[in-house]
Order: sequence, then structure tokens, then C-alpha cells
Amino acid sequence: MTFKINHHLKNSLARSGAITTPHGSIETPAFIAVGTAATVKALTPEQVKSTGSQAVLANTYHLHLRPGEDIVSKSGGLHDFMNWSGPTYTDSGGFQVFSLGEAFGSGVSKVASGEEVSIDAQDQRISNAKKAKIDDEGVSFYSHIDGKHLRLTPENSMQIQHKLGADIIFAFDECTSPHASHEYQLKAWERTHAWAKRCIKEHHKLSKGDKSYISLFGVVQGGRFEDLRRLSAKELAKLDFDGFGIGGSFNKSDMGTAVRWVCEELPVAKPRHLLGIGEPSDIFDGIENGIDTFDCVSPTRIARNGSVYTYDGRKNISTSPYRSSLAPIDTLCGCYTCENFNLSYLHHLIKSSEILFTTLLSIHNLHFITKLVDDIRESINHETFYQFKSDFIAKYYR
RNA sequence: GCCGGGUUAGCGAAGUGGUUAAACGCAUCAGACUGUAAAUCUGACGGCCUUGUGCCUUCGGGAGUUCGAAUCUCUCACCCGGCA
Repeated sequence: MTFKINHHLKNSLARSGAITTPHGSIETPAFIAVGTAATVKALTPEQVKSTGSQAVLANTYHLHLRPGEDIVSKSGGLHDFMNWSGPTYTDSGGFQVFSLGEAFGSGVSKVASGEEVSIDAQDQRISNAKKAKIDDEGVSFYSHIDGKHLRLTPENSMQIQHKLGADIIFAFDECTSPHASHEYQLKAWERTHAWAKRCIKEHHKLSKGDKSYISLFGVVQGGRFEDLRRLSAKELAKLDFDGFGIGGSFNKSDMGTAVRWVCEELPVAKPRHLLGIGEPSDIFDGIENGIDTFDCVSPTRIARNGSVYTYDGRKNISTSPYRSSLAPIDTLCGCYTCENFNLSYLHHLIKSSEILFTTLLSIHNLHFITKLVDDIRESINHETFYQFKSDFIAKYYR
């Protein structure tokens, strides 16, 4: 993998460039479609490509559970298995440490509401769940499919990811809650940092000296704390990573600042991926503060739940106002769905539980976000970023 | 015409003499969704308002038995079977 920067936006951390992998290039900034189980839900690879998506990110934990990395490997690896010829990423399973552990049943997700939730209340709600348990060696899970006891460590996360064979893989990390204390975040960071070193060692062993094949990104943690975020980035920067992911669960309000702290410490020449973030305002803030790539389930998930992005904001088109609308989702959108179907039809498909709606709305949402990031890239190249951002945000959040 | 079964919220349906009817589905109407336990989840769903520990209404219609009836009796209406 190589990374080349084309243009730095003046007075900003933002830049445009390209990541080149064995399976093709990614023009950055870029939005990476999420295909957790080796499929972007509801879409064929051709449809994914038609939305403008340049790469797909799959998940180590989920593919390890089902069908198992050996099956994927025997099919020729992730690319052949899912018939996606472009670049691929795999997440390490680190997020599942969080979503099946601390966040299990607590209502806390990638982005917290900002309301403080007491730890006692959280413990109460999740006390009866068989949640993931973290120790310094690794993490014990209980399969959400059959309850079987499983274990992920930095070493086996690397082994699994090498068998899956994505172009870019992530170090195994601990994603923490935004409600966690400084004391806990420090402890978690120390663990994640130790794991990072073990991931590099195992990755080198598995690569057998051929580093051009699979690239490894380290994951910055540190929660909401500036000192820990900077420390994490600075220390990871010293290690032999090909790029970096920025992880953790955020409060909406400190999304931009946390990213800036980190990107000010990371080496300029290596790509930075903001893990799991993808709302329009967050994408602008991330890019402005130095992010090159994003992945997020939001476009495809909200599509399956009846919501769409438009230049006038997010809308739930399963609601009654859209029952008889003859307009497309967005008159400014050039996606397959907007060019061929009106809202009354899409509303009807949703209300009838016709599975086609999941495909049509996913196409629209992926196209929308991908196009937005494409336009942002152009605005960086033309030094019109700030005007583009303020125009978009003013209309979107009006 | 006779015999039997039935009629509870927009629909289906629980409740079959004893707090305050309407559980549970579906439909409807909203809200949520950010490295996917998610085509999912949450809430509202007889009426009214001043939104409360509030008021009113309601088990096909009517009459009766009873301290007390959606529940038992009679009667009328309608629906579904069966037999003529």
C-alpha cells in the first residue's frame, strides 16, 4: 500500500490524495462502505460500485463466527469470496469488545447523546447479560449466535485477518465508552498500546517479509481526554504501522476536537481512517481536521429502517407525508433510485415490506454520502472547502 | 323454517358471575439509528381537557336475574355452519 497526498487545504489539516492497494486505488478523502458479513447489506457488488463506493470494510469477529476464516480463505480470500474486486478493509473485532461488552444493552453506541449515564445504572441494565470480558491478554466473548465461548487476542485477530486477506487490516484494540473515567481510559490505552505492538509482531510474522500484500493500521484511543488522545497518537506514530484508525465512542460535541488532537500528532505522510463515523456534519469536521477515510453503517442501516439522506436533511420516508409524493427522494441526486422511482413508490415498498426498498434506499444513501465526500475532495483541490461546507451545513441542518 | 355456533378497539383476538374490561398480534401514527446481535428498536394507539393520583364512554340493541353481568335468562338484529 502506498499513500500519496495531492493537495493540502490552506490553514487546515485537510488534504486530498490517494491510497493505492494491490486491488486498486482509493481517492481520498473517501467514504468506505461497510460490509460486515462480507456483503454490503441488500446490495450486489455491482450495485455497490454503481454508488461510487471505492472500497468495502468487513468485520473480523463476525466472519470468524460465521462462516469462519478458513472458508473465506479457501474461496480465495475476501475479494473472491464476496466478488468485490476493489480495495477491502477488515476491522479487527475491537469494536465488538465494546458493543458486546461495555455497551451491551446499555444504549451507548458510537456516538453518545452527551447525557451522563451513571455506571451503576449501566451495570444494572446489563447485569444479566453474558457480556465480553477484557483482560490484558485479550477478550473473552460469548457468541451472539450460539452462546459459545470465544477468545480474541491481538495474535489471533491478526491470524484471522490474514486469512480473510483484506488489503488493509486493523490492530486489535479496546473501544471504550465516552462515559469511562480518565483512570479507566488510561488503563485501556496502555492495554491497546501493548496490543498494538503484539499485532505488529504477529503481522510481520504472518507477512513473511512481504509487506506489500496486507497493510496494518494502528488504532488510536484515549476517549474524550486530550492528553490521552495525544499520547496515544504520539506513541502509535513511533510504531511500524502503514496508517492509523481513530477509534472510540465519542460525544457529538467533541468529535472534531478529538480528531484534531490526534491528527496533529500523527505523521502527515500516512493515511488516517476515522472508524465508524459517517454523518454529514461529522464527515466535514473529520476531513477538516485531517481524516482521509471513513466507514459507517449509517447509510445502509438507516436505509433498511426507512430513512434517507437529502440535501435538506435526513428524512424518514415511511411517514405519511411521503405517501403520495411524486418527487424523487432528492431532485439534485443522480442515483439510480432517484432517477427511476418517486417517493410514493418507495413509501409503498416500505409499507408493504417489499424487500426491494432496502436495496433502493441503500443505493441512494451510499450514493449520497459517497458523492458528498467526492465533492468535498474537489472542494479541497479547488480551495473552496469552507464555502462548500457552510453552504451544505446551512441547508442540511436548516 | 328448524338446529347449532357466534357478535369485545380500525382488524384479529383474550377475558366466561367479584379489584379499575380490553392481554397479545396486526394495521396506523410518531421517534431513534454513526468500526452492524439492527429489513431493528422505542413510544402512542375509545373520547375529552387544564396531560392528572384527571373526567367521561364502552363488550351488537333492548329488557331481566343478582349485592354485583362482557359473562346467566329472555327478546330483537346481524354473521357463520348444518338440515330442510
